Amino acid sequence: MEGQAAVNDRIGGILHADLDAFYASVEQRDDPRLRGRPVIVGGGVVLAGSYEARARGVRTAMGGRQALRLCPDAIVVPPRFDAYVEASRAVFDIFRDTTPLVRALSIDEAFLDVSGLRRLRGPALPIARELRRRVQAEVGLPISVGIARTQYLAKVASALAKPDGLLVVPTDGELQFLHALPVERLWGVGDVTAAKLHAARLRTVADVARQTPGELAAIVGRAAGHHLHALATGHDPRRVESAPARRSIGAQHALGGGKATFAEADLALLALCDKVGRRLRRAGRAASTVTVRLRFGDFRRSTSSRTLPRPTESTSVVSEVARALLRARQDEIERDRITLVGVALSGLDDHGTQLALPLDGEADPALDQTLDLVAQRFGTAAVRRGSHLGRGWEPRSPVQ
DNA sequence: TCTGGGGTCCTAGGACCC
DNA sequence: TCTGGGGTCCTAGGACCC
Repeated sequence: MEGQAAVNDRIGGILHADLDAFYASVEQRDDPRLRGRPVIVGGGVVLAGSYEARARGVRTAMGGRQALRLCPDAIVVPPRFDAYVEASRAVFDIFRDTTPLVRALSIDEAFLDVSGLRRLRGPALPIARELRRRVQAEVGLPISVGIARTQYLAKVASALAKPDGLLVVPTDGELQFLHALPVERLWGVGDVTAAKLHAARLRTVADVARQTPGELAAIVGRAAGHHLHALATGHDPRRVESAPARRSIGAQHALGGGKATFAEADLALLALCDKVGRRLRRAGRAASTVTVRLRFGDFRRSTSSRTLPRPTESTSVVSEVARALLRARQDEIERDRITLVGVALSGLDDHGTQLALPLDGEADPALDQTLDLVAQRFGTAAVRRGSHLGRGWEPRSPVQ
């Protein structure tokens, strides 16, 4: 019989931890009457369904009416985002207590690199078991974990482990595990790409792995072709690093059945600009591109954008630009029914190069000279004033 | 099957510059 | 009169993810 040490040698050090039916599980945790019953979080659209609801065909992003047709006895509860954020925070505290190398993917899932913890905390398998035990005991939520040598394999493993499971992809069984999967399991393959692959008679990951990157590129495009080839052959060199800086900040609002007038859309846009402007300043960032997003009654989507000569953090600048973009399409908006309006800010300045200095700082020629140099090197947007840092100046710390 | 809200990344054409 | 090649930025659209 194989010794435990030999088994551990065949197990990679990347964990993918994913809370099960997160929103619905929080609701079932907090209201015992919901336990064991089909629960739908949402209203017009399903944000999350409990496993009891999923068993009846309820899916995330499904229309509420359709969901109730499939599962008439479902209990529909409105979302409580504050509770989810709080639960997520508690779970991520456990993640970071497990290893410093945590990469958040969303509110309810993360990669954890435990490969360097072998001497300190032991091999990955017992670490993963302890992680699952703690999340259940301390936060009261079920969580599934996949263990593998790479992030992608770990993610597939956790998905197959659900619900409330643990699955290991041994390092000497990776291709066997991977190649049997349908192409839809490849990260980045949705309906459209799956259809293209099917049209080329590629149905399994093994089929994809047999193609050259060039052949795949001819089917799905250059970047996607190389990406799929790498995944299908088990290559995933990314390290687990903390999340990169945010690249855009946005907000949108559905306007209902399409009876909204231009004036109502304009008013909604103004409120959205105020919202994203606050979030932008809270993040300590400035944005150079304003994008207005529209959706029409036939579900056609369209965007208009404008890039400013320099980044801004001003709500009034953002709203002025956004409303001008909206006004430019007033005829179209009044002709076709508009069902959604949104605004996104991108071209966010690189906070790694930003400096902040206090408004009440004393005059300091050397400092001014430094700031001039920084402005020359990185542009004036890199030098911005803020009163919250106290005396002296310092590089901005990265913002999540 | 009539669809929320938050994001990321890629493609492609045109403008513009050298 | 006919004509290059490369690079970057902007804009619009689209696929995908949770």
